Amino acid sequence: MDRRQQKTRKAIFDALGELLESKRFENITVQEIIDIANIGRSTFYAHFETKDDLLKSMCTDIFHHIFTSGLPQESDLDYSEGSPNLELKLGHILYHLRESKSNLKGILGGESGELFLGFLKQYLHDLFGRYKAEFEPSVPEDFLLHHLSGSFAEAVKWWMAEDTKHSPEEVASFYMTMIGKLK
Amino acid sequence: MDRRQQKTRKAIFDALGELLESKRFENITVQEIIDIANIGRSTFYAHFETKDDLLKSMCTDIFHHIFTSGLPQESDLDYSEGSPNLELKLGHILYHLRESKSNLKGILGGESGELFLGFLKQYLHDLFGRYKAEFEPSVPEDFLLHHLSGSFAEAVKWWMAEDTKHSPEEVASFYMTMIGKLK
DNA sequence: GCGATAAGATACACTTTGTTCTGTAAATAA
DNA sequence: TTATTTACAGAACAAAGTGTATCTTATCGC
Repeated sequence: MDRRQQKTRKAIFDALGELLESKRFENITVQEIIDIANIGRSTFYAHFETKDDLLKSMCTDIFHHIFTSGLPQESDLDYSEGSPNLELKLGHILYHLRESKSNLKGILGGESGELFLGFLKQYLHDLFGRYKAEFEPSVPEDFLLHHLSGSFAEAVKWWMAEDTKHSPEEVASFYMTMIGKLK
Repeated sequence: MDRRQQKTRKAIFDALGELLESKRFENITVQEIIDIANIGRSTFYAHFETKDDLLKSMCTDIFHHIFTSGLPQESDLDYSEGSPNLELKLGHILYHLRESKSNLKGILGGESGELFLGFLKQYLHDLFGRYKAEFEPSVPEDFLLHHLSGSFAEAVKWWMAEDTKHSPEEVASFYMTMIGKLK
């Protein structure tokens, strides 16, 4: 990819990230983004079709990064009853989410938070699917997975709203307690 | 209240409800609302300061209705350990959500669902606050309430997505099972 | 019927979005 | 290096949308 493109794309992401620290996505204008990124209007639209497209691209980047780097490998884990692997894995995810805090807090706070949380839930749905044997089988499997992924996403939202005052380990532990997997 | 005002207010609510079934709130314009409601532009702004103000008023009306009509009275309930009151109450809420005549079912299932679920969570937060003594005290109270209200909202979403195939009682029971209050 | 007030209609200023155009600078390939 | 392609900046532009102001008409409550 052309170095100029890389530079511009990064400048736009950085500008949006900076703006998201102080205001919600809905209230940010393209003009503000290109002023801070120090690029021309036409350049912005050469990179992203719309402002929403930018948000989606940014979310995808962040999310992909979180779920592909630094997590314990699947092959190293076992899914046996009572294993602490799920809690460890959730803790790792929380660590990565916190690293992206400056971007995520602004995104999650507003109406656009659902977009990102939707991505997160999708991945969590798969993740929990591999641990489902550990859980209560007396409810429909789909209900179970929705409950687990939805409530973890809710925990993330709570955590970001309190400005990540608790540690990732604590939050993972709170969550495990709530879903009946108290250590 | 003046009959003209009542008529106009209802026309606006109905128009928004109709539009929300097929598109999300952000993409609905004031022009579309007043066209369907068949009122003038200045009339709209005589009733609501902004488009957001309309949404807020409408949500408040709908959920206030659900949470105040037909539910067992607070005074008749006790909040003692193991009482079935919470499950009963949640079941009643599910009944109202399913049979709401105000297009709520269509809205919750549609693209604007998240928006309304946000309002639902606010009410649930208060509701669960009155039952918090029954729950695990080893996590922060705010985390607990977020988990309970968020995951119930998630259950509602799942239920609407499956087109309310299960009964309200079944869903309430699934939920109670997941939060460790199995009967 | 009468005064108050809600509604209708229209024009308006303002903001934001996304497009289009032209000239310039930078990367790349020969 | 030279030629070619590509990205960028800046500005002007149309279109859409928001909320305001004003004036006239219709309807309500008494």
